[in-house]
Amino acid sequence: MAKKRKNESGGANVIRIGNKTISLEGYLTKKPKKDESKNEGQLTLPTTDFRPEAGDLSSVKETVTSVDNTPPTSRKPTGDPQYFQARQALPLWSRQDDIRRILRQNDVLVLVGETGSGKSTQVPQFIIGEKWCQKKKVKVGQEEVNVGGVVAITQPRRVAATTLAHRVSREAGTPLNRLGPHSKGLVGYSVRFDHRVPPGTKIKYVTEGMLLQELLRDPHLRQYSAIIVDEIHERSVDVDLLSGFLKQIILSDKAGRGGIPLKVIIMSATANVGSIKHFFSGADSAVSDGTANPEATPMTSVEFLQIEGRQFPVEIIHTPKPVPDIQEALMKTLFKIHTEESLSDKHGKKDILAFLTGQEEIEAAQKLIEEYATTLPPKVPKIKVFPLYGQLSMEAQHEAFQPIKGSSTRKIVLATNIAETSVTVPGVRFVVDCGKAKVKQYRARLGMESLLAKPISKSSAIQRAGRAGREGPGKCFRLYTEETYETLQKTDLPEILRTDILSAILTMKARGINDVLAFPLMDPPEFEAVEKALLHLHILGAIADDGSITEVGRKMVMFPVTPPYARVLLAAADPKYDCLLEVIEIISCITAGDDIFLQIQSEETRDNIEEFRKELRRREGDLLTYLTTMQLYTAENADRVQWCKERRINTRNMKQALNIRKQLRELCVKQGMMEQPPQDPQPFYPASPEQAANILKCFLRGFAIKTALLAPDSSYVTPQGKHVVAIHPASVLHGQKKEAIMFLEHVYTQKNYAKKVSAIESLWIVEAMGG
DNA sequence: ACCGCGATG
Repeated sequence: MAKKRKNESGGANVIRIGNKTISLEGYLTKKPKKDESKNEGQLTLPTTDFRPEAGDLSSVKETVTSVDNTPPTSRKPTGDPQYFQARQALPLWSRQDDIRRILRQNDVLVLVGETGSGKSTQVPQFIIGEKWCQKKKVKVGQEEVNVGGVVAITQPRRVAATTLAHRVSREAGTPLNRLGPHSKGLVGYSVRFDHRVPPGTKIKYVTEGMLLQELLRDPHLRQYSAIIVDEIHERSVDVDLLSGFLKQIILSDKAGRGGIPLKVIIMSATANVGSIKHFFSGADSAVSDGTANPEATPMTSVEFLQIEGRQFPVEIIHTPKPVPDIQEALMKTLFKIHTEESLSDKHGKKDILAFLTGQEEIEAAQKLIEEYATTLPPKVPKIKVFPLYGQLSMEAQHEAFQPIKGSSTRKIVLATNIAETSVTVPGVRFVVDCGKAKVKQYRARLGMESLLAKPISKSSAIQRAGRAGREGPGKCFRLYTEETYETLQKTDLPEILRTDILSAILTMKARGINDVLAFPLMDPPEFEAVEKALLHLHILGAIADDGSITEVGRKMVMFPVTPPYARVLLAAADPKYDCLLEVIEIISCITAGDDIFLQIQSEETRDNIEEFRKELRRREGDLLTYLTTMQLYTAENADRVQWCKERRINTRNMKQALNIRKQLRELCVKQGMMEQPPQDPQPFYPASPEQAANILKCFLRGFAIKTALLAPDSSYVTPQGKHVVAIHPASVLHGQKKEAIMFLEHVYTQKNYAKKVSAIESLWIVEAMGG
């Protein structure tokens, strides 16, 4: 049994697990000073870490009895001494022996640790010295190859991969930013547009997409001894695919790795990992990659470890009865908090964060609050409201994070989901949760997506509540009843069940998965979604009649864009159309992020901005307008930032578009699809009507199924499903009548909207379908 | 007359 006790001789604090004694000195003496005052909700000693009740620690109990040969000296940190204290104070530090032992005995470890436990920075450093983690020379067939030696850690976002790599490289004593061009380093990273992998790298931070890309070249991931999958709870499509490929490698006979196993560490911030554990155990599903022997379906033992995080307690208050009017309930709750709760305490300011569904709701609420606030008696503290949603400019978003000037004013932040995971608003001690969020869902049958407000999941509700307990004890007011809470889904639907899986299926096909229905996935999409994707890939020419990937399909996966865009690029390289440079401009601009044209906020600037935007507009529609914008932007040599400002164009996305353009151009040159393009800036020549037609015909090769014809009643109707679509108000073609239209996006919100719309001729559709 | 949020190769 695991026991904890304090050393009474007055010296170092120790805990005793079985016959082993672990010093807790690091925790007690190296704790940051500011933590000493925080007694509520934070234990000076993370006692819960050592209690079997804290989680399923059956594996740890085993440790207790097994012999651990780790010499005590190995628990001293390696690397730069200036980081020793901070590293030893991390909740994870005392568990490193457990982690090492589990990985010696098992191929898979599921590690749950909340943000701040140190898992993303420490786990790789704990294991790179292990014997199984060293590079080995082995025979694969006739060939002598190296297997292992490197640990990869995947991240959903680029910024996380690069910042973690910088942090860990400093801890390891080989800082990335101080390495010369040829000097060695222990730590590296590889993300799109940015690679820093010094010779000698043993720890490599990568984005999930990057590792999937490596899988194309090296299906056995031979350079790696271990893959650490971080933030798996976010359940991106890429992490789901990656998990499938990793499972296949784990359960295979490892012949492609010379018999050397690949260790997998799955890391999650939420404890809800039952299905993930089950998935990797391989208990229920045989792997059908055509090589595994079905009679000897291997089983893998999956160990589990939980590290407690740090969080202040949050009191949850539900409404006693269902609220008929969210707006009214929100107002009542906000002013109840404001008038009854103190403005600050010893932990700091006590501000309010309210989760609403969208921009419209936020703007309406802001107006109401500001009106009502003027009626408050003078002795009541002032209120300042900050909206926070993604479409806001960076400066406006930034305002919501700044502490308010003057101590007699309370901040109320009205946010969308952006505040749930992407950003942290400091100073928040009260959360108001409306219980809903807008969710995007792809409907395979209709070939379109919807964006509607839906009830959130329990996991999401807990996450929202947690935002009140970051800096001190907090309260969360839910504008729904406890009964309603109980009816919520446990978790959100993973992205793979909410999105078009066209890319995912082609990704599988290109990596040797012919029977995509048998590919192991934690949450397999419905058959209809798979069927739809296969059919679509067939229309695009990416797969043959028998479902095998074609030459066209293999070319398509080379491009970092979805299959329809890749098909457009291939068409544009055809001498018949010869408009690859122009098509690259448009695709770069579209795939760089949100619409580059920002919304015009105030009426008084509207006319002015419209005047500037007029020269960008093309009567052919949005795609040619994007082309003109990119061409004029790159021709602009004086002040691009000012140029964007005058037109209210998103500068960040324009810069990203230039990155993508560079990458696509390089790929096309490498593929022999075009000559080296001339350098910027190039003089601007507007595309002729003939060129415009060619460009649109190329797009039709990728988007022939996204067209609509003008009906006698002036509505647009899709030829296949006979669905009525309306041109979105943000399109330059909004309100116009054209014989036929092509649209790249198709979203149901208030109506069935076509976005990124172009005017075409109906004959072109037949042409594009025909071949 | 519209507008959840992120991201990736």
